[in-house]
Amino acid sequence: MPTSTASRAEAALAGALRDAIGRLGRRMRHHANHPELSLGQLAALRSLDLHGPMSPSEMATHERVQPPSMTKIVARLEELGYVSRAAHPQDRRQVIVTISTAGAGLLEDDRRRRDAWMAQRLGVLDPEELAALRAALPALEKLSRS
Amino acid sequence: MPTSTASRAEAALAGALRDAIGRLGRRMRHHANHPELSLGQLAALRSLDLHGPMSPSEMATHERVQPPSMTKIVARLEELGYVSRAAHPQDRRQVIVTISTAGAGLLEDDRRRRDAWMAQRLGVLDPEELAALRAALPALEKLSRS
DNA sequence: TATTGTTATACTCTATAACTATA
DNA sequence: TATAGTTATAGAGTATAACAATA
Repeated sequence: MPTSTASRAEAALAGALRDAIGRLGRRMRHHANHPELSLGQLAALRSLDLHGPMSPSEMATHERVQPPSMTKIVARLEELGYVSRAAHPQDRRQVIVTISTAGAGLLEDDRRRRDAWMAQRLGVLDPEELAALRAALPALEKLSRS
Repeated sequence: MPTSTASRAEAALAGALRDAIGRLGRRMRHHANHPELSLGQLAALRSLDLHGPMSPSEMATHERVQPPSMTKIVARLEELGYVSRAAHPQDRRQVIVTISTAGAGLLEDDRRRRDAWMAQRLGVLDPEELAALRAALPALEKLSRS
C-alpha cells in the first residue's frame, strides 16, 4: 500500500511541523515586533492592503477566523485609525472596510521593523535554510488557508 | 549595501511567514486532531518522549514557555496519567518528569491519527509542496527555538 | 542568598450563541 | 426566511508577580 506507507512516513512531518508551528506562534505572539497590534490584527491589515477593500465576512473567510472575531479585530483597527468602515452602497446590511493612509503607513513601518526583527530571528539561519523557508512559503500559505 | 538590500528583500518573507504561521497555529489549535490535549501539552509530551526524563525547567526552556506555564502543562499531563513526577535523588528542589507507558501509547496513537489528519490537511499539497515543507522543517525548528 | 517549582492573578485571543437590522 | 454584522459570554493558553521549599 504505497499511499498508506507514504502518509505514514509523512505523519512524522505533520507532528514535527505542528510542534514547530506552535512554538513559533507562541514566540511571535509574545515577542511581537509591533506591540500595538496582535498577529491577527496585523494579518487582517496586510490582507486588506493586499486585496483591497472588503467586508468583514470576506476578511473572516480569508483569515480563517469566525465573524465575531473579525468584528473585534476590525473594531480595534478602526479605533486606532488604521481602517475605516463604510456602508455598502446597495446592501445596507454590509460594511466595507478600507485601509487608511495611517494603516498603509503602519504596514510600511512594519516592513522596516521586520528588517530589524530579521537580524535577530531569521539571522540564526544560514542561506540554505532561508532559501528552504522561502521555497516552503507557498505550501505554508496554502496549508494555512485550506 | 548588499546586506541591507538582502534583508529588506527578506522582510517580505518574514511578514508572510508571520501571517501564515499565525493562521496555521489558529487552525491547529481549534481543529486539533487530538481533542484531549492542546498543542502545547502534546509538544511537551513529544519532547519528553524524544529527549528522555527532565525537569520542568528544562522542559520550559526547550518548549520556550515560562516555568509557570510548564507547571500547568505537566500538571495536566500527570492528571491524565501521561507523565509521572518524581523527586530528584540529590536536589530535593527539583522534579524529574518522566513519560508513562500511557503517554508513550498516546503518542503512538497520535502518530496514527496524524495519518488521517494528513489526508485532510497536508493532502491539499502536491508532492513538490510537501517536499518543500519537509526541506524547510529544520529551519522552522531552529527558528522556533532560537 | 540563589534556585526550583508552584500558586495567584490577569490578560489576550478566539469561539459559540443570541440578537438586530436589512434583504 | 435568510443573511451580514454585532453583542454577550465563556474558555483556553500564556504571562508576570509573589510565595514556599531547598540548596
